Amino acid sequence: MEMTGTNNYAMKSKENKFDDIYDVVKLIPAGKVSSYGAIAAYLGGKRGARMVGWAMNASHGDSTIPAHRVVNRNGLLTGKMFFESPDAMQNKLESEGLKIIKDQIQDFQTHFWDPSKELL
DNA sequence: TACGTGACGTAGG
DNA sequence: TCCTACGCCACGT
Repeated sequence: MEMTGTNNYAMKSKENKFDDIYDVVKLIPAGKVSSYGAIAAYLGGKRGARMVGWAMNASHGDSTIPAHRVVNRNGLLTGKMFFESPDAMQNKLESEGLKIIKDQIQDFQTHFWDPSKELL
């Protein structure tokens, strides 16, 4: 393995970026859900909501990251199709006490977890 | 190296 | 009040 070296630097920088998002997602307690925008806003960029989605996509395979607790602003399970099964996301949320109807979380505001307030 | 795409959100019409 | 268009950053091709 010819470790060129420079490549390692690029990878590490990338992981640090995602690790920041992962850290917030991991802090989401069971039975609670957060939104891409809330996490992005906590990190300092409201416009970075899409980046949070990318981070979730890259988090596949890491069971320590509850990506199923991250939904869009409307409480809609927009990313369920990216899970092993379309029902996997809903199933996990229901196991945590949440109720989902038509891919939408019921009482979303009640179960909403805002990192900007919880983590302060 | 450059272009296109993407699990969103906000603003304007 | 609802729909459409634009912006942001990172990754893949």
